Amino acid sequence: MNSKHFTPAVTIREVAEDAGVSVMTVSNVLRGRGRVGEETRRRVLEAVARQGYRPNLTARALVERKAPTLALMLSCITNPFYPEFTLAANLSALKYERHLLVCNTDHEPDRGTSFLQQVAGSLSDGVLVANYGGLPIEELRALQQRGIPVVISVWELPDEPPGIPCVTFDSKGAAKLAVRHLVELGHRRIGAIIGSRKNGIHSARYAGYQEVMRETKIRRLASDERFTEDSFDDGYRAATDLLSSRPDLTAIFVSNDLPALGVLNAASDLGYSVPHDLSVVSITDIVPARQSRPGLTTVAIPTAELAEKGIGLLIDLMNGRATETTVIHTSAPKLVIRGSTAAPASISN
Amino acid sequence: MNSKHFTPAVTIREVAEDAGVSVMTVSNVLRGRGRVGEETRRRVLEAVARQGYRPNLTARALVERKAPTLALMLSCITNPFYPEFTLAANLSALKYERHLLVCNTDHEPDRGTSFLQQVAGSLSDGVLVANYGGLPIEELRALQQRGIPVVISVWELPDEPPGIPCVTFDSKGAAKLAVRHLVELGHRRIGAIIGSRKNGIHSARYAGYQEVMRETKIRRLASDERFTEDSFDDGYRAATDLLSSRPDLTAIFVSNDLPALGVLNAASDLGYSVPHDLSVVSITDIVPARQSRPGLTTVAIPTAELAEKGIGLLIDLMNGRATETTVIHTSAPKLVIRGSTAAPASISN
DNA sequence: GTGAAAGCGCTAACAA
DNA sequence: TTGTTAGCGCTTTCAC
Repeated sequence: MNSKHFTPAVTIREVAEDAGVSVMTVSNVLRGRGRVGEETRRRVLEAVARQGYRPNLTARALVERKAPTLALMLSCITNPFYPEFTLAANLSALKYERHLLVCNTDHEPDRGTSFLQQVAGSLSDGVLVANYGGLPIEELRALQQRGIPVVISVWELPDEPPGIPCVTFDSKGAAKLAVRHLVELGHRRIGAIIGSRKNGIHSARYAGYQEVMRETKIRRLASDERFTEDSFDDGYRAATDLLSSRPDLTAIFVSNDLPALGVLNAASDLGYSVPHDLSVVSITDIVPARQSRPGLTTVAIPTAELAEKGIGLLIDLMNGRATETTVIHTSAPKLVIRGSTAAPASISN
Repeated sequence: MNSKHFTPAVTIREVAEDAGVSVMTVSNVLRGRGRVGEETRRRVLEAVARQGYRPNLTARALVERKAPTLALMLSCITNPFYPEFTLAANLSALKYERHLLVCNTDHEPDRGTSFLQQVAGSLSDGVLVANYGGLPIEELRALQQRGIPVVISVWELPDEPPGIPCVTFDSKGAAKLAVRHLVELGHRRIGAIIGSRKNGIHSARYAGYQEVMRETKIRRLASDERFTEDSFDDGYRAATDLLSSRPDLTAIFVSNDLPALGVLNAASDLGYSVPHDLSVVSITDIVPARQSRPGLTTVAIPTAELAEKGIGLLIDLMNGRATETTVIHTSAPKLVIRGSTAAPASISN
């Protein structure tokens, strides 16, 4: 049995005594502040090395009246969009010498609430929220009212900011790019699977789909549309249902890659050959989109940029260089053509 | 422009004044410690609500001489194994009322070093490390020497502990299960793609493969084996190379799901039909394994259990209920049969 | 049942 | 160039 349950950490005071200087001098040496003699500096550094001293970031944060971390709140890290987003946010925070506390609300609103109550303004100076359906916007606004910096990233509506600083992208434009691609290939029987309710988080993507259909005078039937959850399995189910009732569709626009990958599987299980019998296009360009066979044609959104600018905006907000109405735009979405789209069989044959 | 750049947070002192009691009484009410009169308690709670007071976790941690978080260190969250692991660790930490600081070393050893130096024993009471190739074991041991609780999870060698408390699983047994499955289906020309160097992190998985081949007296050729990185793309490349030089293989054992998914794509691109022309089996059972077409036959390891027990061990270590030599074992790996394996064509035809 | 004093480890402000 | 004082927001100890 290990006898030493508690090894007290070396403090700045012990280093100061060892080096024969005051604690302030040690602090100054370590932070490169103030003026310190060359000889003194050397002695301090030696003592630090000898004792293996590491500054206590908790104490430092307390006295500097700031929190030691930034917080990132998202729905669930197992959705493959978030690892990409989180990695970029993590590396970006590191550039500002910040560590990241991650909260998975994991479809439990209470977890998010409790996280925000405990962490925001206490363990974390600010909160970056990766937008998801069911975002507790009123809670975020209340936090902001209390003076805590809050940023929403992956905001879908560039023209309708949430009253909270946000980083946004042209989600409607992304959808239009996707649907236009289908139309240009010659598709006229185009279904849609939307990963939210009609007025939910993908409403602008849905609007983009509607707009292109209208512009190109393609008949749009309510029976060719499905609204469902934003998951692989729900995409699978929605496609199974849609294709059973509308087997003559030649293409499906899906509002997000994750359900689109489910759609690809459903099509395959129903005996469709993609893209010959059915084209599938969606939005995001997560990693699995290029690993599926066929590869998923999709409209890439600037995931890393959304994360990086989110962290940047949070920092700006903390320094008074941004306000509650700041809206940061990101690069335009880009169509990435892979194997899941082609001209409809009646044309290509 | 927003004028209030800095809204000082409500402190316990202000709540105390508002309620007309001492700060200690507020603290006691909030933490349910000590004895407090019913009437006083009510007044305190009212003041807390009125002021919107939230305890500062940084200050609390400082005075309690513990850090406010636990740390999780892993190679890269974009590897689909880690989101599953991280989510389980996160939820588990929450049960101990701890938040989680995540470090992506992202193939930069310096990032891990710097994280450990800054965070361990300061922002975080302890560090849970999700094992990966190139783990800085000496650094971890040095941390441990300084009295900082460190746990390695996903340890591959139950019989060779690392000198650091660990949570382990039967990786060799998992490999044997996988390869035996191929043998039982009738395969005799079995290749192997290992996601590490021969003596690297997957060495026990490789040993399991060797052992079954020896037991079943199947000829094992060095030219049927490839050692590569543990990634999708490297799996793809290794399989392309292997199948080009050994087109008569009927099955491939891959040491991990991520490269195995690459192998599936390579086989498809080379014109193999899986499982008719080629069977593929691997280890882990990450989510994408069941989403690929065909589904990947694999040996599931207890990912969530590895994470949960890792957090539990870290907590035990902090309370002196575990030691440097503690080894925690997890449930036995289980074969999950999906569409990527079948009897070889010469038999099934 | 309640409160006053002390101090966690550190840094800002100022003094020497 | 270096040291001293004060105190960040909280909890522990111990007196009342």
